Amino acid sequence: MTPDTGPRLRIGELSRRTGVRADTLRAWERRYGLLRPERTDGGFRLYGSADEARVRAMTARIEAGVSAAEAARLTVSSAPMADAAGDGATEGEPLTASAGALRVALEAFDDSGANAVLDEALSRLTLEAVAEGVILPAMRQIGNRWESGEISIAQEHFATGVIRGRLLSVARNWGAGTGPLALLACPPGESHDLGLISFGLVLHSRGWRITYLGADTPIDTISQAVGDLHPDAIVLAALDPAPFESAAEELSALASAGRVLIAGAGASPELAQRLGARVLDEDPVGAARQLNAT
Amino acid sequence: MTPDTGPRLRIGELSRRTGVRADTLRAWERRYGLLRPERTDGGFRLYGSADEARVRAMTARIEAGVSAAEAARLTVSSAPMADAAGDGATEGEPLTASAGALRVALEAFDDSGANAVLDEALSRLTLEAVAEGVILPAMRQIGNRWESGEISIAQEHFATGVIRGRLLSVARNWGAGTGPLALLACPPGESHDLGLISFGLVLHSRGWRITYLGADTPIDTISQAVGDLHPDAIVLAALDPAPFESAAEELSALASAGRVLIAGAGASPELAQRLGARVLDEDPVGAARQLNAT
DNA sequence: GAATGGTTGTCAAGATTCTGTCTAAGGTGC
DNA sequence: GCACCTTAGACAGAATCTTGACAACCATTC
Repeated sequence: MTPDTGPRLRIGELSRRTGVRADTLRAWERRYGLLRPERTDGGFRLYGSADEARVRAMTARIEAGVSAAEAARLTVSSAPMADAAGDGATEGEPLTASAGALRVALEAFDDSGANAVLDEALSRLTLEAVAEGVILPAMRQIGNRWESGEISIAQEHFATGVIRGRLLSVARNWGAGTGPLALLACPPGESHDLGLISFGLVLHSRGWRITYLGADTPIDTISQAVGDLHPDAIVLAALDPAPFESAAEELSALASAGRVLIAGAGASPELAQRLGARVLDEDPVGAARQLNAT
Repeated sequence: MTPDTGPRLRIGELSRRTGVRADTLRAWERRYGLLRPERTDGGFRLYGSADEARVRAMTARIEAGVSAAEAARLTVSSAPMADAAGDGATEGEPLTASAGALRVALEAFDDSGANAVLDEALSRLTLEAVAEGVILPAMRQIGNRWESGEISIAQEHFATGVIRGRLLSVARNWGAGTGPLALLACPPGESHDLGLISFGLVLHSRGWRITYLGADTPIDTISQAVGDLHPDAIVLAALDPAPFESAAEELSALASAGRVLIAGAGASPELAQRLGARVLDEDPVGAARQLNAT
């Protein structure tokens, strides 16, 4: 735990940065103990970056419809303060509320708020649960709201980027270890890779090593990697059947060189059969359990 | 320990150079111990270039909303005083060696090894130096070796993914703060975004807030985000002129709605002029310095 | 439907702190 | 001699402090 070497802000500046009035910040402190700032010798409050994150998490939750008291309770319990040990694992926010808060933060282009919500969720739950119950639902909502025109594609793009960065940072060194090796990629034309990354994370937590090639990967790129690495499983994911269909021939060839599994909403049993591949569950977490069970 | 051979300034001259009143400089010294100038026999203060830098750091922090006392605390603790002036950059392993090691690890699909190289480099140097001296050279080498057929595209794909994940994890919360806001994206057809992310990181370390939309972003997506966020700068990067050319019309429109800057090897002054945009340095680190200087 | 009570953002008043600037009386440097 | 600098202290405006209150709002109860 770093002792927070960054600048400590006075209440006005924190207010300016977070958009929450100073009065309200003091009220949150007084009523809920949301913050416990240091003080100058004269008594002025001094906030650190962790405090800023907490305020953002708080506002994200309130935006998502949680009451202030409840939002504060969740925010405080997720990151106990210096000496105020939380009363332990209280029930915790229903995951849907976290998902809502995450969605709201992402739609507001607020990467810091989104990360604060994720920090809170990850402090309470396993990565697997957070992926299944918070991240993927939030991204599904965002996808739906984009389709229905409620939000812009810019918001969807931004959200995807923030979540991808966060997942990949959790994925650090997922290629290391001794377990079986899975090669992951999205076929050409498919750019939605968050589900696949989630899948990889869950699989890694089950002991697998992961090599991730990324979204929109040409099949011959995958073939080259298969030749280099001889993975135990080759997992391709797409939200639509089209990327699989248009690479059908190459995929069949690939399936004779290794164990190919197709996943995502674009995969279907009969498509898999035609390609000589297997199909995995549509849900990333379920798919990982499924693959690991074989 | 260089004893600072530069010219010594009296307080009026330092005041003129930095724009800070002499009274204020004395107050900062008296109250916060910000400066500890030498004295003439008669008692006049004599400042060196390190003092000037410290004053500038102080004003920059105050500009960013930090209180004077806090700004002074940060400035004093971050830079040793005149009598303990370490020259900082201990030479260490030549950066090219680190870049080579990184390249080798990435080509071997060894994400864990690559991260170890980066960990080591980051423990010695600033992020800026690592980006400029290790990451970008390694990726440039990998690109060249792919073009010459020495390595497969799968290796290049993998390397890009690992580095992107690493950079984005460093980029956490780069949208928070109070500085000017930069909106970053690669235009449609451009998928190489590592340089742009590096640029964003350096710019963020200079106090900017970053909103990153990602690679291969449609121009109207960018326009929407501009409408939502009103960024102080819109930076688009591509390795090739083609993505700019094929979106020329939309880009011109965008340039009338905000301050558009184009960057990367695909940008050129005459292209920028045609689009009503400005051009930035090809090197991401240089480009960030350049934008920040305006 | 009216009354009640809890929640929550905002405001008020008077005191205190923070910080840039100023004053006064004198000394230094060229 | 003149411009510049020194110290010590004072000052004023901006920012913040604490305590308490208030109004809008929502849910419950009678």
